[in-house]
Amino acid sequence: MKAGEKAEKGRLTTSERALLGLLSLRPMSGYDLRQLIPQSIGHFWSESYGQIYPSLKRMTAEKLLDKKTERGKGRPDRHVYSLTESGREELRGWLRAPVELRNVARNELLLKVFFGTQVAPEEVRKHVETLREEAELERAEHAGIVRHLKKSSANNPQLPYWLMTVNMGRHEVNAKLAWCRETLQELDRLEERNKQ
Amino acid sequence: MKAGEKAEKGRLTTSERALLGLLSLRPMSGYDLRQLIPQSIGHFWSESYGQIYPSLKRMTAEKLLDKKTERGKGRPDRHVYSLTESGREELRGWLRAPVELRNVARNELLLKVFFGTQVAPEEVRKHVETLREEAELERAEHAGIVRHLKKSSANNPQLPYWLMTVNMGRHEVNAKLAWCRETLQELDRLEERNKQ
DNA sequence: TCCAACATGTAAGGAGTTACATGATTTC
DNA sequence: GAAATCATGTAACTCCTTACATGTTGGA
Repeated sequence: MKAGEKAEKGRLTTSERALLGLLSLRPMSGYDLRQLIPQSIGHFWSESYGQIYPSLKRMTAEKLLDKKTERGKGRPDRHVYSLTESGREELRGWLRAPVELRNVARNELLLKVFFGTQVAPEEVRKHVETLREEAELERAEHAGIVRHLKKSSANNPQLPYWLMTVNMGRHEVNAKLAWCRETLQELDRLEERNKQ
Repeated sequence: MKAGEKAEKGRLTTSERALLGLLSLRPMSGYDLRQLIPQSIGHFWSESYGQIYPSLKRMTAEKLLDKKTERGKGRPDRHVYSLTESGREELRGWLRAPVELRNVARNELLLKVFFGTQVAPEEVRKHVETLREEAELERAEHAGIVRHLKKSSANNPQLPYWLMTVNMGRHEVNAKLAWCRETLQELDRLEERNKQ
């Protein structure tokens, strides 16, 4: 590899690109970003302050962001960041590039199911039932999110894309619920067989 | 918190517990574990050598594992680890405890969809089509895994649990495919609207 | 003759979370 | 009077992956 190539390639982490994306919605402070995440990309992405503040600093140094300071009375100053032209290009370039993060999703529940014979079927059942309850709550949440989005962003051109991400959540939750149903039935059979 | 409590609480990482689980199948070396993972828990869990070897060392020091050395001719010695009684108890305790790892699964594709208005719908379509192709390959894989498991482990009491984990994979893949279909249709509409 | 497989291990680095530090204002 | 909110930032730590280091045997 030639000199400089490596520095160019992964100049930003995916966390930083996610922040670029959020700042394309409107200029925001680190605090704003943190608050916004649960209401926007929170179902498939998370960021902590320990990640956000250093990222904003780095991207400002790289001229991807502009920083403006708003004086706060009593409160600390607000540092409001907005995309520069170069930041917007960086964002578009990433959006066009193939999806890269293909690391295996670690699923502790499936791990416990896989080693299920080490404990009684009833113990595995508990985990599956917990998942079912959580999935049912999530399903109810989705309905609320869709209703809220359709009202609050009726004329927003971003609405169709936002609904697509919620829709993935819906399909995933339905898949989980279907799996729970089947798995609980299979556990019934295993428990029956154990008694005899 | 009193002295010692912290040390007790999280004595093992989930990675280490996963290795305990695999060693409950049969005694193995670090190399064996690494080879086995893609054929067993690979669809929902991954481990690298850099994680495996230090983990085996730590758990041996904590008397959860026994280590036996097999002399290799030419090759390095094989260090074969097996569960101690205390290791098996540790494993069972973890299997009975509630599932803990509930960190948000980070999904770069959904991030790109969420910020979709920043690029042309055609750019988003590319990502969705890639996902569809990958999901279709995965679906074909599942059929093969089920056939193989049912043959090779016909009388293995662990078979039902192993099939449950594959089944989750099937449901998830079907959810992805359904989402891709719907999303591609919606993108059709957005592209049409753009042309007019 | 070269490459893959066998086999163990360490070091460095990336990515991210949690806890800490600070302090005024508003709300119950 | 306590707690939550606003607001920024750093340090320490965890967890994990990749690259490096080493060396033999067997097959194409």
